Amino acid sequence: MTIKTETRRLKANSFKRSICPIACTLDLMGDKWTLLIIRDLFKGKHRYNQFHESGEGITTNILAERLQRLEKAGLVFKTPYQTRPVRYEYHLTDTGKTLDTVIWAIIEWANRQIPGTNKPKRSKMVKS
Amino acid sequence: MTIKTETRRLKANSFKRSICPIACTLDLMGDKWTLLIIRDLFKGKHRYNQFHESGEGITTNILAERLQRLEKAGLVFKTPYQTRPVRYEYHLTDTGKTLDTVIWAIIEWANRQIPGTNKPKRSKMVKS
DNA sequence: GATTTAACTTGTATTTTGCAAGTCACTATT
DNA sequence: AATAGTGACTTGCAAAATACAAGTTAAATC
Repeated sequence: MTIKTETRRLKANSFKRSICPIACTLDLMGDKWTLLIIRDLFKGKHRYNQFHESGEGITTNILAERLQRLEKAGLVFKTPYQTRPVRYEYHLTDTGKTLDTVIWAIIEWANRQIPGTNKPKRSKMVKS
Repeated sequence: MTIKTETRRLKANSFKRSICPIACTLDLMGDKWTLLIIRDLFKGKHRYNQFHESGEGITTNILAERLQRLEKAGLVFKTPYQTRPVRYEYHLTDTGKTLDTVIWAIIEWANRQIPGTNKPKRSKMVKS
């Protein structure tokens, strides 16, 4: 199945504390869960249940809310993978995919500084 | 005034949701404020009031709690800059300084993807 | 008809954060 | 000597976010 890409830009209408690039990024994903969903998307997970079963135990209401926020922010889009009943899967937009640099910087930092963290292979980071 | 360096490693005794490097990093700084304090430290700010007056409006109780957490985590240490009354200033440990790669990845991402974010010069990112 | 599945949604308890004010140990001013 | 000011917190309470458990919906399968 081919998935259409999305090239929408980041929405500029959300609240910002300042024009600091760090602060603005934290306004988008400064919490304990958002970046884990983005990580899962890079791992090739696309469906609600896959995110939900990802080890860390995100609760269903938080997951639903974060997916909506990411969609509104333009980092993620959803597309139906079946009808009757309609069910959607989630994908990174082109903008969302540019987060690979941030994700990878964090992985490399943690692998060096936090003992015991697993070391994923870059080849397993899917861009779809 | 010369500041002694700190080479302590990251504490391994804190709670972790998983061994995922992203999840572990979020356990340390997955909130709206911690990374802004680290940003300020890289900007050469070291005292409580400087953090407090940093535009985004962190409240005093959150600031105090985050500084304690960062100290316990081994990313920041405090050292007295005066006696009577004793007052401390905060600095990045050697481990804390390694976060420059993460900070910089975020800055570059935001500068590309979030319109209107300011573009700091790398030369202004002090490592002290 | 009853059960199962995927993707949510809702209600309520618990935790975290925000906001305002207060404290403490001094120094400086009148 | 009393008063005000400073820097670094601390405290109390309200508000918001998160966690936990259960319920809903539209189908497919037994």
